[in-house]
Amino acid sequence: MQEKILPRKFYAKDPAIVAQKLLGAYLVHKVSKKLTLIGKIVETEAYLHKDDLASHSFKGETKRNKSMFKDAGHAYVYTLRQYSLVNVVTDRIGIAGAVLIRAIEPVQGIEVMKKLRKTEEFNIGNGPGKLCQAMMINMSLDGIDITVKNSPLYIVKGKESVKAKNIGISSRIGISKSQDLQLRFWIKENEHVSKHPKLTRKKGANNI
DNA sequence: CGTAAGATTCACT
DNA sequence: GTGAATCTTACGA
Repeated sequence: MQEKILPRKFYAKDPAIVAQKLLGAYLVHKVSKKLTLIGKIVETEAYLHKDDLASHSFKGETKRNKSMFKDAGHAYVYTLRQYSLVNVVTDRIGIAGAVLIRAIEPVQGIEVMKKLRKTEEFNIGNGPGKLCQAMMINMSLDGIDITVKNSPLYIVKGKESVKAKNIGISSRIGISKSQDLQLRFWIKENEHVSKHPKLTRKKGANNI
């Protein structure tokens, strides 16, 4: 595994761009000296700064979403009910865009992940709350810089870039607002995506 | 202070 | 497909 940590400039772009470029990259969590968990990112969603009612940043900075307003290349972890969800902050300071990591394919530490999830491999990382459980991601990682060398959490580039024709695009999942925005991206024909794309699409949506 | 809603998951019908 | 679990944050009174 190459250890080329993605630099801040990689994240300093539009969330929708970063979301697609993150597909196929590896999410690495150094839990301890002995344990490193790695998952390949197979599904993401972009959340914009403005004009996106579903984004936490829409109503401005709050205690919960303050990490979104940091510079690109930071982690934004928050709790939803009893689960944690992990994002990477994009764009520049003051532009609170982020990319939610929705699904991973287990790469390293699979046995540990199985125990954490109490399930088999196919059910480890196919959901934003699930992958956080599997990779031991929690609120202690909120707001950390994931581009520095000693960061416990970071992302490295994938072995092969995912071609555009192999990227699926759809509405985002689990939100009640701004459902018309096509900001969910996933690697086609990957078994670890969270769920089937929504069937309720607006007429004329030329995706999927 | 009370209440409602939520970027989810799981069990059940 | 539907609904409950479960809990923190946000917001209005």
